[in-house]
Amino acid sequence: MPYTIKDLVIVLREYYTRASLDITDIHRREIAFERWNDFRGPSLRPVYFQYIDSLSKFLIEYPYAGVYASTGYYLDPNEVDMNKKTLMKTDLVFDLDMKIEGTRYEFFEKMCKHTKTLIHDFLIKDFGISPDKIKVEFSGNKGFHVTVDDEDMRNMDVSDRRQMIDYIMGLKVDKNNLFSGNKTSPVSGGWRRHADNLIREILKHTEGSNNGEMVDYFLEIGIPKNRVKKISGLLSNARVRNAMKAGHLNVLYDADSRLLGDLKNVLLRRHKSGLAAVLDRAVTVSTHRLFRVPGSIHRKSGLPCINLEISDLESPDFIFEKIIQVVGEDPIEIELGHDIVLDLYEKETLSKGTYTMPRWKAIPALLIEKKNMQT
DNA sequence: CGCAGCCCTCAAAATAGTAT
DNA sequence: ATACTATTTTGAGGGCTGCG
Repeated sequence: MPYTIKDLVIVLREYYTRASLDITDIHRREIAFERWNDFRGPSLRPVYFQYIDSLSKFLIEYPYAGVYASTGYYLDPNEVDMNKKTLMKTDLVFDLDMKIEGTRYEFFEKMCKHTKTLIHDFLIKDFGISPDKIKVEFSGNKGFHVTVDDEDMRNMDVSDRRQMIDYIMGLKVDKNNLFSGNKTSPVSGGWRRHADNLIREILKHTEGSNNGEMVDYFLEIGIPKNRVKKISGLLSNARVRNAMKAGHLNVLYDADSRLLGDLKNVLLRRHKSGLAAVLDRAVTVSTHRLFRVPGSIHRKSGLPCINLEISDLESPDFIFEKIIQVVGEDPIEIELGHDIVLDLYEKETLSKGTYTMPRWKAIPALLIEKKNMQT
């Protein structure tokens, strides 16, 4: 007998029987469940589990639509009254989210890029966080989560967290202090380093360009129209280029004091449509968020929320491998009552009918059919 | 030269949006 | 409803250019 959407409970029970859920210090966390008729987040909360095994058993018995754990640690995680609940500390977390356009594979490529930027360019280089303290998760659908596993960071207060995420998102960056060379400040870390990278990129990109090509290039990256001629002229001058290579930007500043401001805007505009566009600021700032539990299934995609290694971000293939490893590829038979589009490596239309497919595809297929029927 | 128009910047204020 | 943010609007101000 093939499984249909009516058998999802059975399929999920099978899944959770084998799954291993991952929550550190579960006895300090608030656990929350999303019911199948919930549409605005989990409604069954707060729930307390002393051990991860008790949560697994509970899920096998009641395979809810979603399972979440608080990023905060509480003295009494199951206390309803927030005053008595007593927040002890909160994981420092980052939530990257983005609408899926194109295939899931392409989505993974983009999100991997952004997550790597966050980890390598900001957490490691700017904040000196050790890579082995950085935990990465794929949330199961649109999001990637990054958690810093460091006790000092867990004790950061809300305003510390705000400062940190604002820094990463490039808010309130002071343009007068961004570029080295216009004053006496040496190149150092932080946004100066990001700014310096832009200078080097521009030099590389305009190497050997004629004036017309430079004008086009500077227009494209967003230098104001009435100054592209000026900066193109400057960059055509070998002496200027050499000075810039050596880190002396006075040559630009002296020619027009606004040029460095223009470059700052280029840098920040680009960042805002890149990493900053996918970072959810509020999640990092808040000390009481819920994160989907790694090992649990996301109801919308049918994919599991999974732990990743930083190196898994090098290719979507690694993420798919992990998904397959977690869910399993033993064949199961399903019967679809409606046509669906399965978007895994690529979009694939399945018309209604019976299929035998690996478990890691079968679960998404059933959940997508269920989702389609609800909308 | 003086003047108008254009393009841009900056900051303040108004408005819109979002999460408890 | 409230607190907090983000976005949009507005207006002052300054440099540049073209024109009479």
